[in-house]
Amino acid sequence: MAEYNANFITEIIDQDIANGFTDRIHTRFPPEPNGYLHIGSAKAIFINYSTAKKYGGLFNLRYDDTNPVKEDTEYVESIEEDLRWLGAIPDGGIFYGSDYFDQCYEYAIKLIKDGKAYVCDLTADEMREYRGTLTQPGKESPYRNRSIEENLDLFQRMKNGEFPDGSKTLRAKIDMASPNINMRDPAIYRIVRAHHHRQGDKWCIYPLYDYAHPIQDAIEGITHSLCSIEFENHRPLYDWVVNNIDFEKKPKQREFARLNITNTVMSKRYLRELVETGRVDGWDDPRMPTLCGLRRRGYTPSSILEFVSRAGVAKANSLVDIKLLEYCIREELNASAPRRMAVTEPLKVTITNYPADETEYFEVSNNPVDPEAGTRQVAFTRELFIEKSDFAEVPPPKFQRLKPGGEVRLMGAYLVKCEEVVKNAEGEVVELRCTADLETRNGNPADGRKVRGTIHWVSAAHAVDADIMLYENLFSLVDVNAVPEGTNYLDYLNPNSLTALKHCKLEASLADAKTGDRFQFVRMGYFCKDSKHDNTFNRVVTLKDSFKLPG
RNA sequence: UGGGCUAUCGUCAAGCGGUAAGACACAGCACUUUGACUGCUGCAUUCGCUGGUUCGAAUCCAGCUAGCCCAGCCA
Repeated sequence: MAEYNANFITEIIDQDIANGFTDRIHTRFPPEPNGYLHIGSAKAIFINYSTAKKYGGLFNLRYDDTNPVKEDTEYVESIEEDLRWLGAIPDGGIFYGSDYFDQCYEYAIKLIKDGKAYVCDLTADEMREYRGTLTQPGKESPYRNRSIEENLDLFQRMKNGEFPDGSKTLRAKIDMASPNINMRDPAIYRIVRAHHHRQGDKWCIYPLYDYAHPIQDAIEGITHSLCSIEFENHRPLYDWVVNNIDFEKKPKQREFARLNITNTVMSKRYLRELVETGRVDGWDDPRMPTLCGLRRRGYTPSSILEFVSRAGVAKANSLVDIKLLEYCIREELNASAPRRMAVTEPLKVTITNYPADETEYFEVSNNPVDPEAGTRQVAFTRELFIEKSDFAEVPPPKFQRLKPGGEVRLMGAYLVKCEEVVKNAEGEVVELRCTADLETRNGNPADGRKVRGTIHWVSAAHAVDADIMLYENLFSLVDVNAVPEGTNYLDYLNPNSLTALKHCKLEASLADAKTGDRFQFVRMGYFCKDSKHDNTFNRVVTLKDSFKLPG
């Protein structure tokens, strides 16, 4: 896993160890199973997992499944798969918040007996009124001072299903005048008759997050509960629960800023909407910022972790440039991805001085930056395809590739010179007739002349047909800031602009590519064999600047 | 306009009283059988603003300003 840099969290932990707060570190990643993990989740995973590892501690996966109406086993399964794919092994165990419902219930009874919780009959609307506003204190519920016996009785009857949904709540008795609204007697239990993906119909009362989470942490022996910054306002309540239930080992919540990436939709709500409205192919659509989407697209776990690590851990709002993510995957794939030749827009080239019935094989490096990658044999014949854009009848300034009368190197093979341009009735260039300098054979010309351009090519007779998916921008969504307030920015998304499918000609060796194999298609970018469509390669990322060259 | 948090290069981000790390991006040069990669160079006299303390302040103090979060029986 990517190197974990010191940050304000490690500073806190160092102090906690130094002053005896704890002598071990235990963290957790607590997703609600209501959607798929995305690259923002990867940040939370990275921080919790690598903090534990840095201190030789343990890391738990815990499904925070306290809201039955939103959660589903489909998500539970994908979460564990994606977590493991990232390489964050839950060596402390895999748990379910709902497995602690009995304990939550017992602790609630304890709070009632201590006079710290009460059953409230206020409706949701009334409760909102009583809560006050940001600037005005709330007022106490008329049910706030029920006797302990009455509360005990009522709470048990809530559990037994004697009251309709939403008719009562159990509330923590804290301070209706607190400037922190979360402390104004927050509800800690509600009545909901919903089928729970794991508990079935055992319960009709469910604990709320603010109450359940600290209990879950404490039971599991979590020392540091690292979460995103919107929970900072909840910390006093977290501590209230921990202190009033009086756990021996008190977990500590600390917060970090969420990950935002330019031009990338990160909210689960919108991602779900993209899936449910069919605007994308599913949670694993290669345009999605989900881990499974990134995986299918061709991103590696290490590149994602590297990105998250480089983006840093702090508390300030931030918007990380997606170019950093692209850099991370390029950096890795440049070193590891075998090079192959592929032509997306074929232009026929005939080598007029090459026999029609001959085939020769050139030994071509699999990866010039990694000699260990070895070589492969690439077939060469009289009829070839080159990239349409590698020829210019009227070359722009500094154009180094093929032009009428010009000479260029076919990568790994001969130098060829364009002798004749063949056009169809519409005036389009349909074929180039070239001569090869047969002496050059994968080497430099004997006369020492310099040929600047090197282009990729495939033998027409040997080429394999395939589709490649080009994603115009990573995730290709809209600039969130450009969308007027109050409108759904998904409406601004033009599906047709998101991808381009190209039918292309690949060198023969690519016929054996397996799902998930990654290659650099020379001069075009990095591609990954798709997991759902056998004959398709997804473009992971372009080569730097390779699509904005002069010409 | 209650409370909490935040503010250092285009973007992230170090910095913790001794005179602004690094990365990405961008620009230029060199190299190159990928215009890739690689290498080199450039890129904050200044740290949201204004005062103050100090020999010395991004770092301490005071007062402002701006942004984010909180009024779910969601997490």
